[in-house]
Amino acid sequence: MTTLKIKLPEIFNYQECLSFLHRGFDDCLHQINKNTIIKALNIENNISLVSITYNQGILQVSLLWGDSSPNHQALIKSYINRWFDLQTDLKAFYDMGARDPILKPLIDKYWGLRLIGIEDLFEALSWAIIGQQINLGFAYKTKRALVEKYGKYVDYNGVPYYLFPTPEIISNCTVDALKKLQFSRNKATYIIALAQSFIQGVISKEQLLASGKGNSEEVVSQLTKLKGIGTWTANYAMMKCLKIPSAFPIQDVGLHNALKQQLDLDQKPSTDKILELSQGWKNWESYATVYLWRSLV
DNA sequence: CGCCAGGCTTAGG
DNA sequence: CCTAAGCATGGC
Repeated sequence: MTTLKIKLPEIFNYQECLSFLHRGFDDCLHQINKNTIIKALNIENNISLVSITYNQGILQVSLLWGDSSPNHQALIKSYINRWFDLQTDLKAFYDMGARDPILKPLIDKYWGLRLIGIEDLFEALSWAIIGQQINLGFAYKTKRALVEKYGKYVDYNGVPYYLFPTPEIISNCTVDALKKLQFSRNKATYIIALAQSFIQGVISKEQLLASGKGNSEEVVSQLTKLKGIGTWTANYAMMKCLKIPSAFPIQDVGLHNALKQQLDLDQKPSTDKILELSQGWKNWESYATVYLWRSLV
């Protein structure tokens, strides 16, 4: 079996990353056994199944199934690098956070946690739409229903490892079919139209990354043109998929609750209050959000 | 039954 | 540009 080794940055804690992937929710797009992550990947329409584990300062990635050509091995490596956001130098974030009363205790407590991404933009946006205004447990349940009905999977030792459905498949769904999976009428409509936008080339990760160079407002404005994508959803995707460091889902209920808890407030903070508190987080808003979410357990 | 949940759209200023 | 109201769908 092919095994790849991925060198890790100095600031990295595998258990912290695992804790995010494993935080009490039933995510259907990866599986964790003890300290090993198993996940199916779709990289440029080439499907593979990998297991990931940590050993003495490196990530060991075993290719359980799929193309083992050198070229594809390189693509898997680069995928994992992006998924765990290994290229970001967290030292600058920690230096800033050391002077921030909210972030300092979180950084001490969750040292080495990285932003675990959602590399596929259609998946990131669909997942954000699914999660709008509902509790996370139900959101994961709804995602599982969608994935198990429309996603491809790799069968390995009798266990299916699913991939998120492609725009091609979802674009052909009916609203009523998705309603049977407990989507609201609006969310079903949004996701089907979103899939069609991907197919028609109205939206793509590459194009947004290009247009967004140094201009995250341009990305927000392009994303929010699509029905069902507001500023929260746009910023969520910018954070989890496009890895724009200043992305900040400021309306997020989880963020509000985390701040309320950290600051021991009686009520959730207002937008103005959050803007004030986050003054020093420039270009690290997305990481500040990751660490605040982590504090919710 | 009521309130909350990783919001969005539309109508009306 | 800003605010309020209406909207779905469950979990607890």
